[in-house]
Amino acid sequence: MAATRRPTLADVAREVGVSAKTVSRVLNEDGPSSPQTRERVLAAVAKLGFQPNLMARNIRVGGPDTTVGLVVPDLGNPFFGTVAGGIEDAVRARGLTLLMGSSAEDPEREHVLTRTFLARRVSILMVVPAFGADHGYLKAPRAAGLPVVFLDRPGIGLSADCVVSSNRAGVHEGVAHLIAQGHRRIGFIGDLPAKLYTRRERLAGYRSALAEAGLPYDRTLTAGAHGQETAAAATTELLGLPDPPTALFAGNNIVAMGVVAQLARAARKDVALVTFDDLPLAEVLEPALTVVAQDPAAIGEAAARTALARLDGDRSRSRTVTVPTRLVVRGSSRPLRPARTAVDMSG
Amino acid sequence: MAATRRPTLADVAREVGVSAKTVSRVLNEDGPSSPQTRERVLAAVAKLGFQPNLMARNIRVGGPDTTVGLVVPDLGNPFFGTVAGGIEDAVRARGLTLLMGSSAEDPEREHVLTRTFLARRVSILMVVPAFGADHGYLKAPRAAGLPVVFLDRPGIGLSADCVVSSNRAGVHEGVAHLIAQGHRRIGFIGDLPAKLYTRRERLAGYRSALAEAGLPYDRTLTAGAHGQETAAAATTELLGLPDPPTALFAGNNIVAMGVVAQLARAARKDVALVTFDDLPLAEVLEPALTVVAQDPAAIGEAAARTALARLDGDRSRSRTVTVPTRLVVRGSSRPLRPARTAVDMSG
DNA sequence: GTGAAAGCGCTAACAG
DNA sequence: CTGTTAGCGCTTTCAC
Repeated sequence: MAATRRPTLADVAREVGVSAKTVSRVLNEDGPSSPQTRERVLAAVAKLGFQPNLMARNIRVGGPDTTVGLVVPDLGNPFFGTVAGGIEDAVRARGLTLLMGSSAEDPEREHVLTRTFLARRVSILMVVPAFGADHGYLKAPRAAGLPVVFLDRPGIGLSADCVVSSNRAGVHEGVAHLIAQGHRRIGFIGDLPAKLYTRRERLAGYRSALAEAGLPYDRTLTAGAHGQETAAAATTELLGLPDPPTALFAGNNIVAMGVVAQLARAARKDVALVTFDDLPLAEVLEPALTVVAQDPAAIGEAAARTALARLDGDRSRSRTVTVPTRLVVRGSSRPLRPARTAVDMSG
Repeated sequence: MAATRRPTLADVAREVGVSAKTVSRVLNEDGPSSPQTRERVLAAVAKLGFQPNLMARNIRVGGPDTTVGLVVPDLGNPFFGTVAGGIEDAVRARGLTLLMGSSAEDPEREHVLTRTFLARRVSILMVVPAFGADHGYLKAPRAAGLPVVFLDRPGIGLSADCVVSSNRAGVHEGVAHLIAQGHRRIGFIGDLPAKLYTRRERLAGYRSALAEAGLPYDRTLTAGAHGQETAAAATTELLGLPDPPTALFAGNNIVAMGVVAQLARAARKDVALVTFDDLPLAEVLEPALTVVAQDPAAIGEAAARTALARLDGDRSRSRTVTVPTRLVVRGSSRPLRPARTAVDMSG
């Protein structure tokens, strides 16, 4: 089949025998139009299979495109998918379409992707910053009125709205729970690189919980991992220590899977475990997993609300919205067996 | 801060004191340009923070936008996220950007979303059809040269390229494996609605495996579920039958989670289980889950390859690519305890 | 009610 | 090497 040219407004107009503007009027329910022309225009549109070219429309109208651009670091991670779902639900009512792309946690790709979103004149830009990315180049678009929201982690080199989980408080609660269960040596396996925002925040929560209980912070009990395999390796390493931890805290959902897998392979059910971010089958594992659950849909929704307020003219200072986490105690945060109640201060 | 107008090509040209076309040439590395003007143009671009308007460019060039539109039914399902990742990796080399949106398994929303993709003149359109959607309206765009690929399920009312898993053969293999383990009464919990393509195909694989082994097809052993909760309920129902199944086959990853959860809650480790589509923690469950694994990244990649070939002028007939599944035997497909080897023909 | 002309931001086609 | 003119498909403005 030969590639038949897509019909344009002019084609429709010619078919009906009216001007292009009349067709435009009918389609956009702009100005008035007689029922008959209306009828005939609609018929011609259907007959030719005409579809208005949104790009041409937007270019003339001058306004932004009716889209929300979202950049995430990993499409396969359901956390980000659920965040995206929350955004989409919230912006759909305003006639905005969510467009999502992946940076693969690479600053270069993130930059390319955000630039194509900017070039497409999205109405709102949302970014889960890749580690090491700088967002100074967003200053001008933001000054030009583009709402920019960072998700999960704050952006660098640009003050903009930001929506994050209560990382610090959440981890604090989870670790405090382990301490209440009698654990004194608690390992922490966080994201890599170590300077990643979420890693730093969550580690801070870990440290504050230890401090609150008067427990020493032992660096050898902390490790970093990127991906399941390295998380499993870190688990093995920590448990192989001379004075090994009796409990572990996993700093994100991917790390959690690696730790859970390794603990299962090594048949170490004696090791207590709490993870940050819920897992689909957490309650089915044996033991069921105690987690500090995030609320990804709420994060997406909060981001959308913030951005829409900006679109509506909110010019107040940039704000950071913190979405609370929730400690879900299941079986894996088992008490320390020989229930010592005295705190060992030797460090 | 007042909303400063986004600078245009003309602004840059004025700043430098050259014509718009010259700026355009420098930016697109079209025709030649003297090093000095080049330098000065680039400086002005940086100074003004100019970002070319892609919409205006595309409209002039007439060609399609350099984007791939993808519609999936559920952003939170990692299966689709991984498919999307496969697509993105494959099209990025061609300078195409993946834009993904969700239909929420609703034909109406799918229609709206595909239409906005069409209006945006995407280069390629990929759709995981929502149940009940009709895709006849894609005939004209396809005739106009737009590559259209259906993923996971074929589209309705339109013959186009399609990439699916080997649903039938995969389930056949999984069920045959259960039969080889001595099971004679095997329950099947598939997608809902019952007429969904994947449900039908997978059920057919189930039936063919039974037939091959000379086992009767007992409708009461089949059920449908949509979401984890209903899958759990279906599990309970099947196991409560007078002559209950000794093994279950779960028809997709979401159903699988519901079944696994229910089996765990009911402490029914005696029931053998095989699921369609792998789960993140499958090997960590107790028993570890035997699955018929799909290859979502390969599905995405195959779809991208097909579409790119079309873009390159491939005008051959629509084809359906079947991506093979792989039976991964882990612990959950346990043999039937009192190992009967005779086939019960009573039905 | 409808149409003609101009122009959105950019590039193709032709000069020079 | 660079500028001019025209025009992509649509909407705005202003006329009738």
